[in-house]
Amino acid sequence: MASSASVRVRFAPSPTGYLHVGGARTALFNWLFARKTRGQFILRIEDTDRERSTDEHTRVILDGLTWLGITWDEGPYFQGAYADRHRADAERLLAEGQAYRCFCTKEEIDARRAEAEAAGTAFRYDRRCFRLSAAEVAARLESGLPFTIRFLVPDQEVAWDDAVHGRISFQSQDFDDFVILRSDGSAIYNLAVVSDDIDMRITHVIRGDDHVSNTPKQILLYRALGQPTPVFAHVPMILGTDGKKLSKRHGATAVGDYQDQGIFPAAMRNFLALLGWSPGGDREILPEREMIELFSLEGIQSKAAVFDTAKLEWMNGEYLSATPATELRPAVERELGRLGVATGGRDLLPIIDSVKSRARTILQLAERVAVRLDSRRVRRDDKADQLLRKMGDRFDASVALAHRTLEPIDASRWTPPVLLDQLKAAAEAHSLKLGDLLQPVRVVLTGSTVSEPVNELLAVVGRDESLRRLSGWNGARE
RNA sequence: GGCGCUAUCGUCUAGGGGACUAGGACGGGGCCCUCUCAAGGCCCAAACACGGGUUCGAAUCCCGUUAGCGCUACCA
Repeated sequence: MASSASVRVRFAPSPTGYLHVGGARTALFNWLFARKTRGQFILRIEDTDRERSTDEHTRVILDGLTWLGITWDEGPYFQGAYADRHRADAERLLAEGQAYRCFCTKEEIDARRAEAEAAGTAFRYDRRCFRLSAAEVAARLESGLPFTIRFLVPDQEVAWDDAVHGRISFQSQDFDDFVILRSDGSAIYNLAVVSDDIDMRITHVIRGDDHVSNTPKQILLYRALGQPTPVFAHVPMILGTDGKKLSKRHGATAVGDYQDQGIFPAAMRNFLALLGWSPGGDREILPEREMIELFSLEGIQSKAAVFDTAKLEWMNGEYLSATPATELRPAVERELGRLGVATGGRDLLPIIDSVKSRARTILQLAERVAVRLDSRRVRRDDKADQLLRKMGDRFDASVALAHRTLEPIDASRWTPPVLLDQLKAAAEAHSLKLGDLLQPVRVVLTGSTVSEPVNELLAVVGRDESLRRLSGWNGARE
């Protein structure tokens, strides 16, 4: 690929909220495409909506991208810094007769729009200000009337070959002469975007499907400005489980929410990549390198995708299982600190290894480590309560028997094989099924009916603490 | 309302005229292992929206219908 054709893409969020998973995925596709083509990925913050934009939002978005491992080659640029260029472009269009001043006020337009709606017809600006004579315009300017600049939409077909949808075409008469410059001299989105994308020499515009209706307007602006159009790729929306656009009422929609839930950035990235994109085969778990290698705009799905949390969690579990305990330890330590659980100098590695395969998130993992370290974290769940009710006195008898059996085993022999042997012998001697002896031990030690094998669990919790928990069992049934 | 986009298991998807008895993954169900399963192994159910074309042949191409979604601002 010639260097003159070098790919330049951008992610251009407006800092009016947190980093939405849809935005994150758009950013990811841009980033993947840039890496794949050895192009540049540019970050541009579209902060022209002064009312809603905040520095805090900008920071959250940057942090979110960084967390996901999405790095940018240029920027962040702030759109607000280019207001002069935007205005100059609008004025140039005005000077060339490709745009005109409109003295209609917002209120007048709103009223006419409401009227049209009431009549059940489509509202389109009627160009009344375009028909103003030069003298009339001069007179209004003279009297200091505020005005917007409207783009004079030429009557023509506007079509492009979308990289994900194929050919999309519009008739320009279906939309009206849209405003490009507000009466306060600031640019409207469509102009600002085109002006910036031209200035930043963007070659591929990869963005959400909700922008396809903007695209013909922007193409017209490129043409009016005498510039070639970039390649457009419109990626499908992300929906909630009810098929509606994903929003807060669907639960977690911010990247930060998943970070807080203990989801791995790599898992999130993998999951997001596969939401609306497929490498073409049966691959599910894709390391970064392969993801980049396999990525293509053609592989992007043209239909909206439902965000399935269950699959995200499964995928996170896959990443968790594949991560060595040593790498998990810092995060677990951090979480234990947050829970106020002291490690007491214990080596966390064996504990982590022991609970790792059954956990799906770092939070779950840390919680289970905490239970094994600190008896205060033991909380009986519903299934444990059920078992308790079902077994009645036999439960207490088993706990007592387990304690009697284990108590004589000294610390040096407190190992999984020995523990299992002793417990088996005890169960046999009392004609108990092994499970009837072990399940109560599991419940007393963890509060749960699910854990690693009980002999391993005893080893992980340790001799003294295990015996303490067993002897401390008082048969409490709430 | 107008314009646009979209339509394969519940969900994410493979497929791009014959390789389709439509494949994989999540979730669901079952069996095995076993002291437990939210671990592991094996298995099962589950989809081409509908109607017309084109073609020897359509999940795949075309048209229409229906449905869903998006846009329709001096928001981005």
